[in-house]
Amino acid sequence: MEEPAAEIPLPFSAQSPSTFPPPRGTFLDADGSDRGFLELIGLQELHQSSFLFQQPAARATCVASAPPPVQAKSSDAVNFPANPSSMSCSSTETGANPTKPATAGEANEQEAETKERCKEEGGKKKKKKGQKPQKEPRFAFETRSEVDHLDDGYRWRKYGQKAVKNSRFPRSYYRCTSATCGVKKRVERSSDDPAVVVTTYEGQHNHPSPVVPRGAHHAPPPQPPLLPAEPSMPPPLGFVFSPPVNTKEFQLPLLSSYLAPPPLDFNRSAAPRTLVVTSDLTASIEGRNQTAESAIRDDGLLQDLIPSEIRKEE
DNA sequence: CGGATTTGACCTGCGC
DNA sequence: GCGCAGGTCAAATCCG
Repeated sequence: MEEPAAEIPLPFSAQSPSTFPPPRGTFLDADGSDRGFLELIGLQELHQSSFLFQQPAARATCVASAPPPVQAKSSDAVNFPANPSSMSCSSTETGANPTKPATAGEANEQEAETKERCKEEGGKKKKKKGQKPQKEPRFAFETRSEVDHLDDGYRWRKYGQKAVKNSRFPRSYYRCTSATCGVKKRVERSSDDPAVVVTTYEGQHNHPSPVVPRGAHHAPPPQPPLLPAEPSMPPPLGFVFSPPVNTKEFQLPLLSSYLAPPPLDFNRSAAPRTLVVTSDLTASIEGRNQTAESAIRDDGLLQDLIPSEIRKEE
């Protein structure tokens, strides 16, 4: 029932062209709403994390997909972890069809949601008896990287590895090391393009990134942080999507709420960078913005930002 | 020594 | 009902 994940270009480009290719696109979550890629993964913190943006030229695309964590493909720039060159993301959430955005109608969405839920709850194998069948938001990112496990600012513990049927590469299973955080992620290489690492996040972090202090600003990470050489490219702290042609398409539900850690002050305190996505889906970083974003930030996450903007439009 | 990773076994759901 | 595949567990091992 789920529709194929819609392919959407990622908006967050975060950088100057030199390092990051012109970003275009947005992240859609299952609802078909757009979200900042980072937000999706709760990377808001990542922005601050050093690993992010370490390497320039990254392409990322995000696609919201239905239950099957299908990675979206795209080509945009985003920096991710260690040596990501490109990435795309897809999200699977409780009801929302990427292909059927808000336009579909709430009724549809609700139905879809319900269906998906049923599917996920029922279809999803409950790990072991007694496990809560709750479905967790999932986001898949395609990242062009040499390393399988991209550092996203959180600490992960590998708990399994499995050979995948359609892939010559094994899939690795990671779990957030935080005792209270049940976020998991699967990492596998694309059989089509071995250079592409597909990372699927499941769940939302309920804690700040251990690796990078929210206030990364004052505490420089051990690793070479964001591209210093690229002054023009501001670390992706927050993205602001300017209302595109289709505001509906730009709806950003609370993706961040999924993975994004609880609203930490650091977010707000952190200098926000704005990523503006133009109607043509081109994203550009405006630099630290304090306007709407800040307002949004009050809410806690970028997601809020975007949505608000969009909402306005709507 | 503690934490992370590896790896085979086990469990569960789905499709046929 | 059976087999397959995905996902998880947990003991063994590795590494800092």
